[in-house]
Amino acid sequence: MKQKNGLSIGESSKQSGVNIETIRYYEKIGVMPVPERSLSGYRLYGAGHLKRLSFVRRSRRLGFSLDEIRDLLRLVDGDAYTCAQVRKLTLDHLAEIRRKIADLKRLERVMAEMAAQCSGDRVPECAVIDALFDTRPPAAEPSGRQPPMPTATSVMRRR
Amino acid sequence: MKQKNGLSIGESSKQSGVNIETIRYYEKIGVMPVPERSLSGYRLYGAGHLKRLSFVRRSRRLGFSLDEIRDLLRLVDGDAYTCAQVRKLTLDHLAEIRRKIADLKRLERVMAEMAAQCSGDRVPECAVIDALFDTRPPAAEPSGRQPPMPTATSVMRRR
DNA sequence: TCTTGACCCTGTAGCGGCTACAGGCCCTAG
DNA sequence: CTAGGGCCTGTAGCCGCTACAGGGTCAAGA
Repeated sequence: MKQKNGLSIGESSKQSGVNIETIRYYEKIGVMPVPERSLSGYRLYGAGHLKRLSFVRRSRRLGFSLDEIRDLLRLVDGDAYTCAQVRKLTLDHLAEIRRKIADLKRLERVMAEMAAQCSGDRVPECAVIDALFDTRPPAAEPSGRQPPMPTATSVMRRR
Repeated sequence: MKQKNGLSIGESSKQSGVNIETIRYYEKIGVMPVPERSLSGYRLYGAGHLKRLSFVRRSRRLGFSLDEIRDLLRLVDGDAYTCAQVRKLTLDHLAEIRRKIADLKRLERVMAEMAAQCSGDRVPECAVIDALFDTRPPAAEPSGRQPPMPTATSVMRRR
């Protein structure tokens, strides 16, 4: 191969830092455009693809969802985006990050309090277990008003 | 029905705050024990089940994964747990929460900086887009040393 | 007695954002 | 001419649920 025009998917993966399978996945879900193919059916990428891959990767690392990235790309692709539009998406995302930080800080406080109650003894009596097993509604939920307290799941995978 | 012994799954759901389908799911994955059944095949729950459901729910809300909860329950079920063991699991979890907070704060800073660069003008030139499209490696990645920078995905679902 | 309608059952598919195969084709170096 | 790497497609798995579809069961009212 090595036709005049185009990097292989492996090469693009190395240069962009996006996993090969992920690149194909992005193509499947329409985040990346369908690329040209070599005679033997290999995908061929150009400079534009590489930039776009980096864009997606960088945005992902900043916590944008693929849906949000699609929004950004739609603006860019329409070549009619304004800075104000982009700014709005960015600020929305920033607000969400801040909410998550606040949520996690509440969790941190609760966990730290529980751990502090814990004697660390060898006895089978434990403030943490007691707190978790307590059947009364938790003190921090007076009457179901405030935000529904996130289910605090998989907060950011690592690796 | 309403046999002498046992609440229906719906009643247990209401009292514990755990969704019906989720209760069945917990049973399937072994977090909840297989309950008795009425003559017609309905699940019947007792006080022990309710406590356990609350335990799981509360732990989930504190961000424990089902795997971690299984660990906690194993300790409790073995009725040989020590406070020290529970404390360790709790502190591990706390450390993870703190890591996530730190990660999110870094993201917050980057996002805020980007947004601040943004003129908010109507022109199709935008510092955010420029930053994201920049093909050079990001400044904050000198040589691939520090922790692999989380892919910052779905940080805590909200409803 | 019959009919609603609320509840319960099982089993399967879907969400996001990938990752990891299996089973095959292609291409180059030795 | 063969060995190995790379590439291809397609499918299944991860987590922690949620939402069906297609049935059975039960209690209250007409």
